[in-house]
Amino acid sequence: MDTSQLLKGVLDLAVLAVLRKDDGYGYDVVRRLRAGGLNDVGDASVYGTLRRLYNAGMLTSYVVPSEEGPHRKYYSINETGRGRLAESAEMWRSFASTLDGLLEEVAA
Amino acid sequence: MDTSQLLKGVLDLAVLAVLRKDDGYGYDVVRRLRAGGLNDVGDASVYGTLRRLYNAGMLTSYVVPSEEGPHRKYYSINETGRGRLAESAEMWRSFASTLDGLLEEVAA
DNA sequence: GGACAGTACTACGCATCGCGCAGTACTGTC
DNA sequence: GACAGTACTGCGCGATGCGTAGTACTGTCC
Repeated sequence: MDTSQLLKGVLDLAVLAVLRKDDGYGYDVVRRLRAGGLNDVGDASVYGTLRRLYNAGMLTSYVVPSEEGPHRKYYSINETGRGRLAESAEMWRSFASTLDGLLEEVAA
Repeated sequence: MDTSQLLKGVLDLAVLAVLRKDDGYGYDVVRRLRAGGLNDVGDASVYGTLRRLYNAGMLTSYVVPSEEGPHRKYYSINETGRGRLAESAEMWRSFASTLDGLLEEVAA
């Protein structure tokens, strides 16, 4: 009984959403997602998602050598990414309301 | 750009929701899901889900020989299934509102 | 009466993607 | 100088939805 399956196809969206305001590096994105309520998200999943989004041209990246730890690979959302974010958010909302429709009258 | 990933972990829920009122056989469940807005759901996915739920003890089944076509294998939700439905529905709502939180301010 | 569409189900293998775990590497602390 | 915290990479696994093919039965239309 876990939420991991629910994340499928939605983690991209969540990561893009988190990056929409400020650039972030992997470890930081994980923290922001968890702070946002996605407590169970695995770090490997996030790093993987960042790489996928980067390879898909949704993100740009730059490395910043940190003075208190290893280097940090920052990711920044670009126009393509913003477009995708808007699209995916819309798709999510539509899907969620469809499912809510199916669930209506189901006692919680 | 498809919704198939969004269905992950939610199809169980949708199928249980559809069966909560009336028993149904596979082909019929597919139609009800599509009528409910899940237009792209594959029939093989639904049959697979029904079998999974049955094996997990959430459903009982009985075969009715049809007079206008092949036999129909009806599925009926039982108490275990209803419990699971309530649980999953609650989990879904919680997850959905978490994601909505992350998405707030994202222009649609 | 034979091809075809519709109904109903099964089985096989594939692709996606989140996860667990191990490993690397650097910094600061006790 | 072992250990915890930070930061990232890579490998293989497991769950699950999908495509396709195959079986089987009924009714229709030429």
